[in-house]
Amino acid sequence: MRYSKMFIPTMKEDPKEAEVLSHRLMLRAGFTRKLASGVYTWLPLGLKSLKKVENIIREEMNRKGAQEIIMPFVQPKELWEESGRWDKYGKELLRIRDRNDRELCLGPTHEEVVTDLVRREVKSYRELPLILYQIQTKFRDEIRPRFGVMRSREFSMKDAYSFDVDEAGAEKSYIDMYDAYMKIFERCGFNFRAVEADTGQIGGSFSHEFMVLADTGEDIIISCGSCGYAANLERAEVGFIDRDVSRTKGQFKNLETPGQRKIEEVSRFLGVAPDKLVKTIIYNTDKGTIGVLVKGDREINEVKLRNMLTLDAMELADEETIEKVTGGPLGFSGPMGLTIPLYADRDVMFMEDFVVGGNARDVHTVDVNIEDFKVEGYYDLKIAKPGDLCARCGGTHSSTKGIEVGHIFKLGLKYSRAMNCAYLDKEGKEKLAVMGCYGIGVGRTVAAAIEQGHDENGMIMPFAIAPFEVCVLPVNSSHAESMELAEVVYKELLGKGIDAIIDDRPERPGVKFKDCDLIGIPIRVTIGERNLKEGLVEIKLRNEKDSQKVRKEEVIERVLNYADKFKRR
RNA sequence: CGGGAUGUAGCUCAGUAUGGUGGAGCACAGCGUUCGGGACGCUGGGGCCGCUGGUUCAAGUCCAGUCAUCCCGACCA
Repeated sequence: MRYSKMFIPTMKEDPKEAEVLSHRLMLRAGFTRKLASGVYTWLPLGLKSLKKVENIIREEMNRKGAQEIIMPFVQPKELWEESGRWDKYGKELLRIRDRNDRELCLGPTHEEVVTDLVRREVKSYRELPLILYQIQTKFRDEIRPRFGVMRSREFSMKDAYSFDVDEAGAEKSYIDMYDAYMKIFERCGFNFRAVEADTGQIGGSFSHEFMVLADTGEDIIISCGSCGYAANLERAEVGFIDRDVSRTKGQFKNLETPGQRKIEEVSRFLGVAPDKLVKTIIYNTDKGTIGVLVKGDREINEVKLRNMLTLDAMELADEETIEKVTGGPLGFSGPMGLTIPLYADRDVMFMEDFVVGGNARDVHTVDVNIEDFKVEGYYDLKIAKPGDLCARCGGTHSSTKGIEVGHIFKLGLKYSRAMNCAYLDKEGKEKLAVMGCYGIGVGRTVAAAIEQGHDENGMIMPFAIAPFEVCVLPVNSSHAESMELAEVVYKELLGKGIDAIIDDRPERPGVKFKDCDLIGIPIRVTIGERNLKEGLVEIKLRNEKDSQKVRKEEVIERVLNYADKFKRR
């Protein structure tokens, strides 16, 4: 490609709409432009990177026998009613009506459509396993789009769906996809981790997220340095050490705590550390009102709670419910004397002489022990923190931030049951297909690469997904000899299968250097009058500080060597 | 949805306290000089001051509303 002919609108200054680094750089380097909040155009340069990611994905998916299709972006309400998600999905699902007043939605994901396809077309165990995938636009009406294409409303996603005859087959498909994802993100040049995750909106039984490690990530990863356990915050299990605690029953007493509701207030008022308090949180759930106990300095992990009790819906109780259930106002709830089921975090089991709400206005109860009230049981219900014990090996948890670029799920029978996706087995018996689904945010992957690779001059793109692999840069376009050599080098590189661009613009050198750095092209070949007099040209790697001079006859060979090295990484 | 901020040239921003002929830098076009890290000079084009309404002789500036964008948060007793 010739720079002079390509549409690359770069910016010298930071656009004020962008706060996050990858977003700023993508705008400055002419990768994307915003049309509306969370809705972006991909310009030629950004699209080249996007396509490179897509192609890596395609190759690895195809290698595992997955087959590419494209499903509709607009989907009928009826399918979503069948799966039960028309009501459940919430406001992220953008619903529309056509001229006949038929209700439709813009696809945020495609379980319904693919399940419908397979149940119609696949009749026999002979046709399974089957993995179908697509790379296609999704729309999710995000509560708050942000960080450019990192969290946008309209975005490109690779979504794959596996159909197997049984659980064992589904397990194999899952492992295949796990392997494919590892390869994909390795090839993209990422520093990443596969972590255990909650299954969330999609539903299902088990899941991994693929996290690119970056400080700007929105997700928190809890990992154990000893055994390698890694999970996202929602999922992360916390271990404990069983020990005897000497406790006395019935020694508790009530104290006046006028107006002290919050943990910090009560803690300060009574002169007791927050970890000597127990919070009692009341929830309304689809299985009735419940109470949850957690140590004062910790937070409840609602995802764990929901999973443990297999709740469909839960929310914090309103003040009215709290008064009815506990007899006291908000801020003074405690476990004693309550008739609703109580579930406690394990920490509570090992506490002694602690403080709880008194279930009456301006009253807290001190010197309470677990013998003084009744709970359904003790479970792992709190949000993990660095320093917590690893549930697997007893090591210590630490935390890092990550960008979720991929997510894989075992769906089990969730959709095949709801939508009757069945096949006939060897005995001619009808059975439900066991499903899995596997997503990669393609645009987000490009953004993540930039978050992970950049400096004050711009992007440092990984070789595999940089918009160009090599930039041939004649310093002075009006110097005929430089231009001639540049053309020769450029064409030879193209002939060797290198994705090269020649900066043939009649711009001053500074402009060309700055643009080349901004865009993050991994290898730059600089051809200038001064070096040329001695038969030399310059090769500079974007991720290294210094450049080197090589004889002009050797340029191609040297560039190919570097390209090889990058590819093998 | 709650809180905060911002809307003035393609971009970054000044001008708004105290109403009175809309500015700068960059970008763009022409000419000239330059040519190894975002050059310089001269000339020029470019504006519904987000939008609607109000106050006023007069509004970018004051008032009300509205829209858009960005940031933070979304119930943790």
